[in-house]
Amino acid sequence: MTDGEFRARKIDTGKRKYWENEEIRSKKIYSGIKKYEENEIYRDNMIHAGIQKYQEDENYRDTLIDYGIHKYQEDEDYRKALIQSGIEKYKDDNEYREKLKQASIHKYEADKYANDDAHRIKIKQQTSVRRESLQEENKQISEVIRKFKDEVKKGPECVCACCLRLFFEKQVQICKKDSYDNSIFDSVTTNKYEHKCTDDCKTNCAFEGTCRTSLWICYTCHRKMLKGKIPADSFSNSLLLEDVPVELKRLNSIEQQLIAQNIPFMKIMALPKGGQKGVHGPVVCVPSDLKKVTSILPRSEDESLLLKVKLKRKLNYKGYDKYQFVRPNHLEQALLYLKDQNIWYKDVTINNEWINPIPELDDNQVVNE
DNA sequence: CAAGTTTACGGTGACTTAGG
DNA sequence: CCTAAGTCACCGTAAACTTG
Repeated sequence: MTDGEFRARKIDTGKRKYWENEEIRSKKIYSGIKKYEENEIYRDNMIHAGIQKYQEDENYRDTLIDYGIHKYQEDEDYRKALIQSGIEKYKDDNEYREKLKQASIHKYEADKYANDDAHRIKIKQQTSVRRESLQEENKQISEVIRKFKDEVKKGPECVCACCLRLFFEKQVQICKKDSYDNSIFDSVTTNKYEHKCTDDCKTNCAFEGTCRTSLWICYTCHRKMLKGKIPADSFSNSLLLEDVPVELKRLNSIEQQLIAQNIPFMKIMALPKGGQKGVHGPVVCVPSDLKKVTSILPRSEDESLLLKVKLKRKLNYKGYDKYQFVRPNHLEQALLYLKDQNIWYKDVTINNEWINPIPELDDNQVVNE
């Protein structure tokens, strides 16, 4: 038996004894109380550990608070003592007194709106005047344009923590976890797009002062979560775009075409304004015969083999559309990946017999030549 | 195509905060 | 204290979008 096991067993039997034997329990409690009273260091340690646990352990804190509330309601002596100590503290502790006073003023102000009719009407009046003047201001088209330009000055840079869409700052708000039901918040949001400075950041972090340092939430997701529902557009609804795996990412355009099952043809035009491009007319997908690539393409044991490939629009044309190097090794890796991950590729067979070994030359031969 | 659903957004009352 | 400005939740609605 190891020391650890022995210790664990000792603790276990000790615990069992404590709970099963009433006499031992009362003795233990009594000696604990006595030690607490007599031993100053022990007392300090206990108090310190208690405070720390209170601060760190949410459950412990909640149960203690619950216990306190319960005791306050049930135990008259405790209640009286607490009230008395409150009075004392108010007398002696300046800071506490000020804090209480402020809270009281605050409460008065808060209740005033509900209780004082005249005050309420006044506030409403003020609000409506304020909003009317704003409306008046917005009748000036130049003012509206100025405001609009101001709002879109920065461009859509804010990422919603839930649907991960890009928004203008006006369309989002700071995402506060406390506003929502805890049970869904963690699963439907991510702080992937919130930049937190680490040691890697230079003294002037590039993100400093930009919207990337905050976590945002768009109003649509915000409202859905307030109702305790999962926002439809949340990335967690299997809407997350995964990173393109390296096997596919490293393919150049001609390599991509060689292993594509369908090659789409479309007419892309520059739209009149804004520098965007648009698809004009229908998109035609032409099925491509993969067998030619998997069986005919020369392959070699040498992983760094490069092939020059010309892509023609038609075989008997002289000219070509694309002329690039193709890395058969990368093609094979990509096909193996797709065979494994993509159901449309599961029947693809790679011809392993078509291997062209490069004849090995020994050094003497090379020298002689 | 009509009916239903969702989204964006302005309007409103009820607070809260900043600053004198 | 007070005022002005800001914030928040909620509601209604036009427009966009989906469904049958």
